[in-house]
Amino acid sequence: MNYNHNEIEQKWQKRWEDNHVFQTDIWDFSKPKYYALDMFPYPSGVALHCGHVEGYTATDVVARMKRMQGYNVLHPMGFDSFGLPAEQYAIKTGNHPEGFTIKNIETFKAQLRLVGLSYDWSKEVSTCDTKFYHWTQWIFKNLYQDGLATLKDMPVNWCEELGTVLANDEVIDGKSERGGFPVVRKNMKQWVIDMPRYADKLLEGLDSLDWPNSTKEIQRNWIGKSVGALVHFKVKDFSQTFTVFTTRPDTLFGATYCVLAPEHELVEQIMSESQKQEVLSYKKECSMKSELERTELNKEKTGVFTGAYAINPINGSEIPIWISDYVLASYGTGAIMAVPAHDERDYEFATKFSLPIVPVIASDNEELPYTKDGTYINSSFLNGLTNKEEGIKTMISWLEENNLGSKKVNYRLRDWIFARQRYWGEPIPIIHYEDGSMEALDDEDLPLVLPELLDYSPSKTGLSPLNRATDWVSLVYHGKKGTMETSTMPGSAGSSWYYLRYIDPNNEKELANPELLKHWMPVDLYVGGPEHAVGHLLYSRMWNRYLFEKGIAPTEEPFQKLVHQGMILGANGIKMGKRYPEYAINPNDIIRDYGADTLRLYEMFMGPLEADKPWSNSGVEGARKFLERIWRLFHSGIILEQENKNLEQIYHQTVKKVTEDYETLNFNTAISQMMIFINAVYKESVFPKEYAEGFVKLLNPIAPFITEELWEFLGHTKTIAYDYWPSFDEEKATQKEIILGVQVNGKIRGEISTFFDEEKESILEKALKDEKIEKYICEKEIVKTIVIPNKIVNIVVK
RNA sequence: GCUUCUGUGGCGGAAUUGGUAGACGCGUUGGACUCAAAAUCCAAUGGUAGCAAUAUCGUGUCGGUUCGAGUCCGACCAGAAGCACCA
Repeated sequence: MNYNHNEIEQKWQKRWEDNHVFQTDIWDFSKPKYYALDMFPYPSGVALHCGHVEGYTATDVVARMKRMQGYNVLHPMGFDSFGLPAEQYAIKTGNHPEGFTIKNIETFKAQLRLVGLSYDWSKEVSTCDTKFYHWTQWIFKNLYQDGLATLKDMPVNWCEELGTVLANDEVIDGKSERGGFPVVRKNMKQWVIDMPRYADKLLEGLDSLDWPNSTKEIQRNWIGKSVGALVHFKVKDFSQTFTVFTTRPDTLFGATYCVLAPEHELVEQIMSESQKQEVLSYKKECSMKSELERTELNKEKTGVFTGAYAINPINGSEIPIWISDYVLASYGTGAIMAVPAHDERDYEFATKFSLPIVPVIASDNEELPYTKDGTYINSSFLNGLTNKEEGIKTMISWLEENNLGSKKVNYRLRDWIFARQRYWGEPIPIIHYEDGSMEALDDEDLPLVLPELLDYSPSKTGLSPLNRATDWVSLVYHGKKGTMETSTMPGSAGSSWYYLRYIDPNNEKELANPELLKHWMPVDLYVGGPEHAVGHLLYSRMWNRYLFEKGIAPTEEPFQKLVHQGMILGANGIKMGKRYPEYAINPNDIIRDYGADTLRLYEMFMGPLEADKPWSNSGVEGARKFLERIWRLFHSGIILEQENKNLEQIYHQTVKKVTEDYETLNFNTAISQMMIFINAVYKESVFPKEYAEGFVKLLNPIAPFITEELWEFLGHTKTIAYDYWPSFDEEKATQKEIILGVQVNGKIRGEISTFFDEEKESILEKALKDEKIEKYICEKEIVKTIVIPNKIVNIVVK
């Protein structure tokens, strides 16, 4: 009887579906819960790739094991279905984006089914579904009413080709993430969400999470907390003052000039008549530069003198005010005090324009600029101090006493621009009245359904296509005439809270039942690509934190444990994709030719989940061979209701190792242990049925189809999916005889046989008696002996 | 430039967290089976020297700590990712 993967896999797909095997009773609180979640895909026109399969299989393995361990497992899947590609496709073909999206979702679901993922499809969500975006709009409405979503006139990333603004993380090197079209800075009125208000909480929350270190670090950098001070400067001969932000207020005695961002409002008020021409032309020059040019690498600093002077508040000295584009209008106050002796950028600028440099920290013969700790000099009441923290503290209290400044914490985290001038997204449920006021729709008027349109194309002027739905836009609400907001929400709106909706996807009265949320949150395991390290993962943390404060989300953080699957590269070690289509692997082909079990097994065996790994066709063959080896073994007639002591230890070791490795997501070593076990069974003539059954269960999470078939072959009529997980006996799993390496002066010179936990004296005796060892130690003095039972013996001789 | 991660045979990768480096798989070689091939099963497989026992070198480089370092510390080199004039 041959292993026919197609037949077996189709048979079990159908059985699982017909019997609703993986449907979770969400109200069953009698068992402990486990929430295993994948980052849901965008249903694009191209199919799932190998990377999807890898991440999804990983969570599936854990979900399947947890079910067998007696957990009530929630393992849902859905679709992040609003967004640009569907809309681009609709424009190109004249179809409605919804039809395209629905078709793609069907393709994706068919594929996910082929892979054998144990999703509960009764919990499916789709962000473009009115039943779902009803609550996306409801959350937005609350954010608006709580003052967290506001309309702001601000510089945005405008992409003319896409006809929309983009968030910072959607812009890469001055080009749009999708399509690679040029992006320019432009002032526009935009809906924004106040992320900075949550900066500190988002930063602190990271500490409690079981997330990859690198991802936490990326979020910390993105939030960019810096502690410093505001310092107020008077402008000589003017009534105006300006404020700078600095992290080094302790160097105020060394501030020899100030720099304003070219866009700073004070510039045109204080520039002198003689410098006017120069200042204005510099400003113009800057405004024409794109963001990319302004931040170009290693660019030489430019700037011009305004003709005005500021008064250094600490010593009354008059210092020149310059403007330069190395000072950003969007960070801090858009103005800095320059301390060229102790700041690299200021030093470079001062050197170029021959501005005075006054050291205020002794630098022990080191070159300027000196940015480390040292003894303060030329600094009046700071002189003699040696500690930076102390200097900063002292200076801040002096500033505060004299009303010249104050302590200040600044964040790099910006507002989240929450509007797109596009069609295929959630409408923003806000009405603009004729009198200039705004109001959110009442709860009972949600969802605000996206109107049908004939023409979805974006306009180059920044007006949303929704403006073409004139009947939808103009309305009378609460007796007042007004117009509907026509921007739509960005792609990350729905994905910022979808994990809550899986728990109660059909609730029409509320976002989700509070009792259910309390039981099921947080997500116990979340797997997805590292490209979401800031965007999605930061936005959803913020929404969750907000909903937590409103008493809706039950936990401060949504995702307790996060893992990123690595990228699966082409066989040449290069990224699969457009550039080398000949190296791209379509999982469907592998499933057709080798089976989903082989694909899953191979991808889990390739290497650590988080690592990037090159594809190997012979590796796939190897995985297939292992399954065939198992298949032959089970059909060879050696499975008997008998004992076989030769297999006892290795069986218990295998159960232990596989269980632990699944728990920690080390699938490659779990599989390797199962191979070792099968190799051992091949040397035997009796394979006890108890062990055969245990082994099938261990393999089931990785290769669910073939193991269901073998389970049935062993005489079972019910699915293996909920059968109890095999247990192991620690005593039986321990190695009785341990071959110990014996070192002489740290070099392995022989080995001896010992018992587990044997006495040190007895081990040493064996080691000293060993022929090989004797050779090395005879005629020499034994200086020291190290004996660690079960690990090593080391004899030090002279 | 800053932050984080990675560096182990011909290849993918193991190594109980400081204790016999190279598990397991791929590949290669040899053997069994076969008229033959494939498949399968068995065995060998880090480099160098040697018929062999064995010796010696060996985890990016150089140093350090230690009885003992792939693992810890310092400096450097290479690659990847993220941030990028953030005051």
